[in-house]
Amino acid sequence: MPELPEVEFARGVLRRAIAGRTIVRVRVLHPSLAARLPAAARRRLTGRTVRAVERRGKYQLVSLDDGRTMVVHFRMSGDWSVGRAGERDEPYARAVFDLDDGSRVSLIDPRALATLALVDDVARALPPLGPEPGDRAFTPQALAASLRRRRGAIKPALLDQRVVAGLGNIYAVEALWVARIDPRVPACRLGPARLARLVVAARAVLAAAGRERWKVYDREGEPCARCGHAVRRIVQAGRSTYFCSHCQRR
DNA sequence: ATAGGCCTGGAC
DNA sequence: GTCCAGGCCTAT
Repeated sequence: MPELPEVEFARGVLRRAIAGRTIVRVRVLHPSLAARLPAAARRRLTGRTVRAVERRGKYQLVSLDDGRTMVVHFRMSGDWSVGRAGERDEPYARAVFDLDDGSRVSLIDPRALATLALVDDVARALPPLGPEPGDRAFTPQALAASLRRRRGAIKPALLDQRVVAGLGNIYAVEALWVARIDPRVPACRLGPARLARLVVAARAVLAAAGRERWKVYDREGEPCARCGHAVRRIVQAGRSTYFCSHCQRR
């Protein structure tokens, strides 16, 4: 589930469940999370009241009344589940936060790749992130500046969170299809017109998330919805790329 | 720039 | 069994 629209939705779920609440108990149910959120951190979380739940890129930021922040990243398969304290733990529950109103929030994560960390300084804890796709700062000019020296293909560049914060594999693939750009084009070779199309396309595919099925993602061999040419799958930087080699131009 | 690792489950 | 998975980090 987790690309930007899904993370934003999850942030809302978490905010409604936890903002203003006090954490009365923390349990970690998977060893890989226990390493990231050791006993001392779990102790410090207990008794804290949640001030706000924000988001930067795909990071969810849970700010606490002691000034610290719990930083959450879903990676491949994380999600929140809201329930009542004392109920049986859901399948794949990896961390459980009991709250002072008798509710609880669980991190559900089949692949157990999600991360939780308690940090003093959020700005220092997060890696460098580019503009949010919905930001005014995400302009063709800004894209041009960050891609100017990148001779590698545009598609892997779009997955670099320093270029734009929140695009993942599916939406990078979809945005390039909408913008009619070949994913193999060197990033630095895109001119203003195509960068402008890419900005618009990235916003559009994120805005349409959930309402429409993917146009090319996971459609290898199917006809392109625009021109009927067969959709191709290639691997770039270890990730699947789907595209139409007829109407997505080099 | 690319491969491998982290984890587990699902599709074949 | 094998391969694949919406992310990201580290090492080469």
